[in-house]
Amino acid sequence: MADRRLKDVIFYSLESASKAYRRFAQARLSAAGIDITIDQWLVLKTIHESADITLQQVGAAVFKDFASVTRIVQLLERKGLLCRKPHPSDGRRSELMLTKSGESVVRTVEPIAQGNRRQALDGIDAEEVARLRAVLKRITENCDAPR
Amino acid sequence: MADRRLKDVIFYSLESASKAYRRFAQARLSAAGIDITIDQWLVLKTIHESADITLQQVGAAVFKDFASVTRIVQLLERKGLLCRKPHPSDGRRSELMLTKSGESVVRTVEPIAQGNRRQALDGIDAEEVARLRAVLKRITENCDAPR
DNA sequence: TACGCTTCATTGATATGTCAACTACTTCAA
DNA sequence: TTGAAGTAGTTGACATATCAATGAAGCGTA
Repeated sequence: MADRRLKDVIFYSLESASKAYRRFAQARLSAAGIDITIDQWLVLKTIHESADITLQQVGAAVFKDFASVTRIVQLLERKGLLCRKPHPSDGRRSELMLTKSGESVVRTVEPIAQGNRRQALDGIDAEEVARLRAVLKRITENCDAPR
Repeated sequence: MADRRLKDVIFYSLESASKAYRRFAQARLSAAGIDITIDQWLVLKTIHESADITLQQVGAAVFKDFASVTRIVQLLERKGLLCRKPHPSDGRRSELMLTKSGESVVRTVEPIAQGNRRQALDGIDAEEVARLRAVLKRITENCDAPR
């Protein structure tokens, strides 16, 4: 069998690509003078996209544990990009909304993120990306399947 | 453009699959009563594979920061799976080697790891895996390219 | 041989991942 | 209407990721 050694294991390539993209994107953000992490960006963007979302839903959307989301939201609040108000109809939740400054970060980062993706996918055509997406979906499902 | 929303971004699928597999594999290890983390396993296996390796090389092999490797090695030492001796010819390094108990963990985990991979790749044929590997490699290179 | 430069490794600070315990609020049914 | 079960969120403990600073050992060259 060919995958005796770690470097031949496909999940190695997966980690490798995932981490490489993460570092790359983070470097670009920092270079643009934007003081947030990739994960903070993902959370910010998710909240921006969906009105009246719960932290749990944010977590599900970004594949993060709820505990992590709680902390990231606290950081975003501290940085003045996000604010929370008590939710009008459910006392357990809070209403999440971007501040002016949060909105402005989203507008700044969006084109950077697009450029990052374009560069990371250089030389890979749309069909290949679609195939990649399908395989990754299958892997995710295989792993998440209850047993 | 279709990837306005986060969930349409391919790197999302990448994170998703990577995290799903990680959680899946970790659960299998724990279920087998093996008290190490996935990352500790990767480091242990790497050292097992390569005689006389430096921590830097270990880090490169598992896509980890050297600082992380240092800490993981400390944990593996504390668990009695790994031991370090002063390196005979280079005073900066130490010689890394598995203990009896470390060897035994490797023998126990190896078949589990193979089973995990088999299950995670269920329904994905070898050709597709090869294609996946190639695309991931390209992405990694695109991101690591100096600029 | 002494100096600077590089390499290997460690440590500190902060952010995140994961699991588990816990609080507070809601809902629903008896 | 009250008590049990469920839901949203927080926090603690530990492991890892990343960056920066540091220490310690080797190496090259004047």
